Amino acid sequence: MQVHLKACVVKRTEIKYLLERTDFGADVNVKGWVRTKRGSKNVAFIALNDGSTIKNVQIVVEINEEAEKMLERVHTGAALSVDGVLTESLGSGQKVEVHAKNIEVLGEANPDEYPLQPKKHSLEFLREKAYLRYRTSTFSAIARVRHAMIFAVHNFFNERNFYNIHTPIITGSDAEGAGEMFQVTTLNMENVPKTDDGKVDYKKDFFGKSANLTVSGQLEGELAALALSKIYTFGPTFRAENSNTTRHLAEFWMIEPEVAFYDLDDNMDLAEDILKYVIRYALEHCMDDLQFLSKRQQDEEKNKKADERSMELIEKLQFVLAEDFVRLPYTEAIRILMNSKPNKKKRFQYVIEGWGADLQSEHERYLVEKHFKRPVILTDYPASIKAFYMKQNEDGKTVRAMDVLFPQIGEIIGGSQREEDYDKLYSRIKALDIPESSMWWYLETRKFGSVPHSGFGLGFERLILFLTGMTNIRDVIPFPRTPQNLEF
RNA sequence: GCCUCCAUAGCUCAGUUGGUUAGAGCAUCUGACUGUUAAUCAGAGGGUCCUAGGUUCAAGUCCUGGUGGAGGCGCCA
Repeated sequence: MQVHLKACVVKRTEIKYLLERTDFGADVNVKGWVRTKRGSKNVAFIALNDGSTIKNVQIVVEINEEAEKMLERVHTGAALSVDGVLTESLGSGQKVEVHAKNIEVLGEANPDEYPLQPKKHSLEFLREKAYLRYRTSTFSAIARVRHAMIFAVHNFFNERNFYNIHTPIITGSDAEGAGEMFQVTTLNMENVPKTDDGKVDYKKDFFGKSANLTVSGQLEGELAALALSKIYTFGPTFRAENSNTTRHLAEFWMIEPEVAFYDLDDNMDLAEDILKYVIRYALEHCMDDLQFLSKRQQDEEKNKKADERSMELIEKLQFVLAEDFVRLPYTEAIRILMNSKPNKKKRFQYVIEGWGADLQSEHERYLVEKHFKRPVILTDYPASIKAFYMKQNEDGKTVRAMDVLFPQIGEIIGGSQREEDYDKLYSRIKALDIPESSMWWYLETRKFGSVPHSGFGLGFERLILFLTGMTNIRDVIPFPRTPQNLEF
């Protein structure tokens, strides 16, 4: 029976496409979730959204006895299937609307229990309702931008003959050098097997040794790059740092290109290229969502003083596209900072005393937001404050590192040219007490056909922060994992 | 890990030097309205003032512990 009925039912049109149609008078079907309902004696209006676009479609319902009964079941959050006629709108807010002939309530939403209302909710409140926050304009817009950026990243690399490599998520290496790791085990934590000398007997664990979640795909990425020339990874990354900030997650996504025969200048070119490529992609494909997010940001900041407000979102993105990033050696940065007003007047919490100081985020922000007023790539840091695998400069003091610093976000990319010389790399590993047993395979690549190569890590959520104008990284990933927080 | 701040209706928030019956807007419900745009107008219901103690004649307000949340710093992407 159902089969017969379906044959004469009009196929669903997604709202994104329905709003572009001009064949007025056509029978259409739309399905979605109710954002608002408002009505008078003779006619009711339902704003329906199906996530295909930030925009809603207006459903017009002529009131009669049957419709009145049905409308009693329609509240914000309810799911509807609407059969009706595509009509040129009489109202001023939209070009097209659907005059309902039949509305099926697919799923009710009890207004006493449904927490979302057609009004502004705080981001903190929505974070506690993360399982429903896709239903809001802000979070659906972020989700669509996030998707577009995933797609753009793969596009960028594919167009340039990079190969995507799936580096392992579970790693046996416990010294990747990028942070605290989450341990992976199948051992019974209530009764952990011990060796004779009282230590945990990892021989009895799943892999026969201790295992962790990856903090970076870089080391494995390098192995691939030293055969395939140009590779990138784009995967989940796990850091067990007790970081409580608006820009750190315990589980986040990172893009890590690694390229043979690239020096640091090539590496910086690549970093600047990909950032500009994906920003351009967002402007070309996500304008509706960006405009909404721009308004949201301006609304959020309306109580701030004029000089504390952010640059308008779309203007900011276009500005970054138009400007070359500043490329500045660490030594120069120190000179600028030491001569800066806040340093001389001791306004910095950490006053720069001289060369060798680690730059605090207040210093990075000064360079990016006050001094240069555009993205800055800092290079050639002191070896002492950077990772073991970075290529040592001839001055014996600095390494070929680069950090790309963005306004508000801070470090969006961290990378370097890698040390390709076996002896220099080996002595760094020894000097830093990194166990050779976990690093021997990495060292092997420097024995056989070693070449200069470079790469970096781009924090995907930090990129989304920049693109959406959001200020808390917990709002640009669907289900954020942070210390003491593993809900949903 | 360190420092600072916050918790009042379903949501967002006000609540004076501690003082009588804790308020507003939105949401919900009822009614009005011939096309609204987070509709509007009139009315109604809705409170363990986070929690456990303490100070006081008297605590939403002051003090201490706990819980939950936010921001800054560090680590970094």
